[in-house]
Amino acid sequence: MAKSYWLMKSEPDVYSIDHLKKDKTTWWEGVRNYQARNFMMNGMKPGDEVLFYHSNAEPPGVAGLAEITKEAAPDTAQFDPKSEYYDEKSTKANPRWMCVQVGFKAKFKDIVSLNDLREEKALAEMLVLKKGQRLSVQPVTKAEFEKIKKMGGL
DNA sequence: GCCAACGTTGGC
DNA sequence: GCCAACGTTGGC
Repeated sequence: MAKSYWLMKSEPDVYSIDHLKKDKTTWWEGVRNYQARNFMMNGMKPGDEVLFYHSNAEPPGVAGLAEITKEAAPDTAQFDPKSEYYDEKSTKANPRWMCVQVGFKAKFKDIVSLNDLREEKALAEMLVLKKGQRLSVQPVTKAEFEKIKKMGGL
């Protein structure tokens, strides 16, 4: 199957590209949105490439590259009553939330900011640029991925 | 900190 | 199944 390309948002105060660089891999826990979950569950596969996006950041933008290292498995945080991601309606027999494992690939020397993305005509169709688009896991095209990779100096 | 846009919940 | 109320996201 052909490789797919994605954009995944994270607030750098919570988990930044530097955290991922240090950890090497991480389970993408805490997604509590069905559309985003479905992309992880049904769309992503190991080897897929990811734009790591910093939201609620100064400036917001793509901070680097990652890849999917393991396909979706139950998000363990949903079973932990002490976690802020706890979901009392989820059971181990029938878990509601799944997440993939993500691995570090590269950090851009300079962040490719949201403004930079807006100025590129070739990226005009990207979901992340659409007003009110809050989805934290989004598909991107190969062309968009390659373009942003180049803008990031890689 | 504000607030527009959006997703989810729950009463009916 | 509708939709008002509420909570969250995320840029500014």
